[in-house]
Amino acid sequence: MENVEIARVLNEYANLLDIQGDSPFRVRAYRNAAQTVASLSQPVAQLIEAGEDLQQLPGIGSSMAEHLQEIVETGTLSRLEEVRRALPSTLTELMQLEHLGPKKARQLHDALGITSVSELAAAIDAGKVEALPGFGKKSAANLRHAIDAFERRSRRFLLADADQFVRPLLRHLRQAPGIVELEVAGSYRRRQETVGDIDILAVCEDPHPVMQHFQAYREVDRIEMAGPTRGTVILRSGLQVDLRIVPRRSYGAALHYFIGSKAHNVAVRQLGVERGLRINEYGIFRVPKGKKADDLGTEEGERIGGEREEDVFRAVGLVWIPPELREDRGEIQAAQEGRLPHLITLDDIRGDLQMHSTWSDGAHTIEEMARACQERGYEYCAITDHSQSTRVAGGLDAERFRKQWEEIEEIRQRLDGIVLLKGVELDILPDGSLALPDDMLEQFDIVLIAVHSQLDMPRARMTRRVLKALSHPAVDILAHPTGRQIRKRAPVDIDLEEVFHAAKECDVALELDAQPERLDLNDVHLHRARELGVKVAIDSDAHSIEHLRFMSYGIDQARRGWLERQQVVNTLPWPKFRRCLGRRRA
DNA sequence: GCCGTTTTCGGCCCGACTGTTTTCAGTCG
Ligand SMILES: Nc1nc2c(ncn2[C@H]2C[C@H](O)[C@@H](COP(=O)(O)OP(=O)(O)OP(=O)(O)O)O2)c(=O)[nH]1
Ligand SMILES: [Mg+2]
Ligand SMILES: [Mg+2]
Ligand SMILES: [Zn+2]
Repeated sequence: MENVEIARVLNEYANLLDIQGDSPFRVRAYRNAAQTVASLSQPVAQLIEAGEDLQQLPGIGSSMAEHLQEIVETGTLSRLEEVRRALPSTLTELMQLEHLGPKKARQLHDALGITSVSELAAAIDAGKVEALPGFGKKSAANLRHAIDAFERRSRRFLLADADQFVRPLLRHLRQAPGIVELEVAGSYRRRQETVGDIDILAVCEDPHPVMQHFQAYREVDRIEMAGPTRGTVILRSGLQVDLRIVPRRSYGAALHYFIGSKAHNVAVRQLGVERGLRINEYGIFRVPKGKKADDLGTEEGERIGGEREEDVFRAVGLVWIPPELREDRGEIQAAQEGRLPHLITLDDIRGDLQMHSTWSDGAHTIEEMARACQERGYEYCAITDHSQSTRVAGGLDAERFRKQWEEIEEIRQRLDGIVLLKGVELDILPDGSLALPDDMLEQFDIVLIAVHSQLDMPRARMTRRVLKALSHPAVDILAHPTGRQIRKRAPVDIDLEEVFHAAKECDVALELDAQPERLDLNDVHLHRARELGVKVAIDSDAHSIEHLRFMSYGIDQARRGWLERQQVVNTLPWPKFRRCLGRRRA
């Protein structure tokens, strides 16, 4: 039972409770638990087996710990099965529609017997929905549109894909009359690997013309919502954009609000409540004595701050927290205790250790790659074309690698100021041996290994396979350790906890492959690697000089994984990195 | 259902927009 599946059970139960009209706090408890499970670096099953106390996890109490145990043992939750007898699980499908939440789902079920999206579509077309109390012609039409949108399935965007649309959008918005500040917020600003929409904050005195200008953007396909301070549009690309407009005095509070995450906001605002403060997107306010927070205006009470983001943190006894950490995964406690990490930056990177050339499936020559790396300010780079048994086109055999070394040595004569390393991305064969003989491996400057075949191997065998490969003394880096490709290929089934320990033992670095659809290891894994003291290499895995910039997407995830410069081997200046490469063969 | 150097009971973040309402519920951020 994978953690994502456990989280799915908990979320489904939360949704059904919600539809039943159960306590919203109980519903939230199940959603929080699902969130916690989903962002664990180890399988819950493994934690239980190891006798770990699940109640130490945030949002997991005694009941939830029992539920987790039950889900792991039986694959489901008896109380979920019970609720399912009254409410079909397909009802939760309805809640995926825009503008349709638990209350309306319940009403549609009770009044019309609707249990699925297709039944809802039929009921709308038959005019039954608009006749229901609380519904009308407009809401029925909106639902009809939501169904179309649902079926067209505009999923989440890769961060790098979203970037393509954000840049021209920002260029347009900066032209808006009276704009003082413009910031991208939300998951994009927190650099999540995928984003559900683009959230943008604007500061100006007169919001009206800015909102108009926003909606007049030539890429806008549809205006979803348009109020005085917030608007939502859908672009032709299918990307949703939310714009929020506030006055200058609220800039910091609004930025904090809009960057999120939701869980982080809730936790920070809760700290405010404990101090008699109300934190919203307009500022931080002292709640007047004898007044209920409910019946206050949005800016009522003594203003403590709000113009700068630091105001929010300072008001609740925290130092400023970098957006990439704002997931309520321990950053608030760390900020309280003054032990936030000093996060790695792109400037810390001194070299790139995985890239491909025209010798295998790359688009540029070795020399072009090396010079492009030099232009990026690197001190070293490694050409790591594929070994032959790789299913990737054009893998090299021993003979070709020897030829390639000759060329590299020749190019070295012409290069000045960058060290060009002879590398390889070497297959880990199904039995855990490596695809080139030892006498050959010794002659590379750097050896990356990776699984490229038999990806569906069962967990125990895959783990043994990789562990055996890690123990080979020529190996420097385990490349893209899980093999996942976002929305394309699931990660291999492997016990990463064992891999981490072995990597540490063997002094092998684990890769963060920075290709936008790989980002492998991911942020959660990187955080665990940091905890265990495992070294990381952040590599672009570039197949052309343009791809060298993928490094920044790797840095994003490294930051989300709390990594500091010291954990990342390719932040070392060349003399130190050279010693590090020599360490195991010496 | 979770949680606690203010609490083991009684809190649980806070606000914008829409559609339908005759004063606000529902949904979403
Ligand atoms: N205080 C508070 N803030 C919220 C809530 N929901 C959303 N926000 C804030 C934090 C979010 O990061 C921000 C943008 O909302 P989104 O729904 O776009 O979420 P986000 O961008 O984090 O993720 P996404 O990739 O869009 O799904 O608004 C909430 O319930 N309470
Ligand atoms: Mg968003
Ligand atoms: Mg949004
Ligand atoms: Zn590979």
